[in-house]
Amino acid sequence: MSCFEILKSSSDTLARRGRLTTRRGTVETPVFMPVGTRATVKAMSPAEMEELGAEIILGNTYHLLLKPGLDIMAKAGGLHKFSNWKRSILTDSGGFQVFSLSKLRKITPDGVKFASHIDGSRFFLGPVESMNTQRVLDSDIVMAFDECTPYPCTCEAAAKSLALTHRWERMSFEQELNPGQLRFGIVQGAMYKDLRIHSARELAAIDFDGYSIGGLSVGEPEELMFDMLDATTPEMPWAKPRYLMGVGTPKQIVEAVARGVDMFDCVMPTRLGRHGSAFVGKDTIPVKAGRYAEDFTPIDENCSCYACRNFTKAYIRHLFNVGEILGVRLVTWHNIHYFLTLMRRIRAAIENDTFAELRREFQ
RNA sequence: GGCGGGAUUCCCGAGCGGCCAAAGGGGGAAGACUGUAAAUCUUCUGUCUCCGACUUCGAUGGUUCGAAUCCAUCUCCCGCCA
Repeated sequence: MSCFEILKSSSDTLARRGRLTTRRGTVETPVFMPVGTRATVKAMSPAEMEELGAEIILGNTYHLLLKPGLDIMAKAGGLHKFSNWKRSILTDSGGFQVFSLSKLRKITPDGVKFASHIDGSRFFLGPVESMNTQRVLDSDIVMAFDECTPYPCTCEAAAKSLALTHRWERMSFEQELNPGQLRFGIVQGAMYKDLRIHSARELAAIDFDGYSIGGLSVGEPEELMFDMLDATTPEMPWAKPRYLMGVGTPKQIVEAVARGVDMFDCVMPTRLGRHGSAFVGKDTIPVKAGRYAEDFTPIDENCSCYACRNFTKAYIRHLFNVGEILGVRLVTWHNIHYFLTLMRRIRAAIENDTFAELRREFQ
């Protein structure tokens, strides 16, 4: 039984309106998945995330493995019970941490030896460990363990890394999971179209439930990222969900949807929210800036989120100015609302076949 | 009325003869952030014709090659005593 259904395709782009079904319910796509690395979407409660309409959030294998650790996660009965999140969860494999914490690693054919960024203690994470951890976390979508190449990256290094990633993905596929857990493979290949195409085809031959595109938005020019997507998505199975990992800005999301991507995640709304920047239109505004000290209008007049319905920029700016936690919460709230609303608009536009129009708005 | 202490660049506050346009905070400005080591980080914050010059450290005058730093007077503050 397929977990993914395409409800409608755009007539003039590769955009698809779909529905992903996990053990915990359905996820309307294209979807944005807020990031909850350490078993919480920073600054937000599960009830608030539900109210915002989030159908699926992320968790992170690496971080949860370090704290609270596998024993506690097992005793807790998995990530859902532990954090009281009842809808779907996708867990990242820890592969990205191999990349982002690269100073502390040693790569072997079976995984990566890390020094914990918290206390320096050593541990090992590879496809076997990552799959086992995600089985214990009992997430609904499990990501294969991969290596994310940096930018720039030589062709030789990228090809070598890709071979290792493919080995790890095959190993990831072979590990046992809990019944109903979905498993996604990850296309890599740095900024080389031929490697990307090769990777997409290689993985398509493995019966993953979905496929993601990793290793993008790592510092490359935006156009290069779009070029990579142009080359990659046509090689990915049409009938299965496609997930662009770690992306991105509203424009990048719209452009990726146009190229046939169904799922996204990014720390942008939550991190920028904590840092005092709010999404408005196709830009962000620095709500915490002094220029708003006497601006008694909402972040966005046209926004229906809790923050915009009830508070002014002057007030939120004041909260940031004095370090009150509510400021962080309100802008995070607004930003998540912004991203989820953007996705609702994208879905509606594909349904009405007016996606091209919406796309123009973000050019 | 007497005796002490003090006045520093937007604010607080270091400095106590040259290395001072003057530490450090705050405030302000600009920017970064993309599968989260991030409620974080970076830069700037006297003026200008800006690799150099000019004007600043309560006011005025003085000592000195040279003063925010020493002396005198004055003006305001803050303690204590009558």
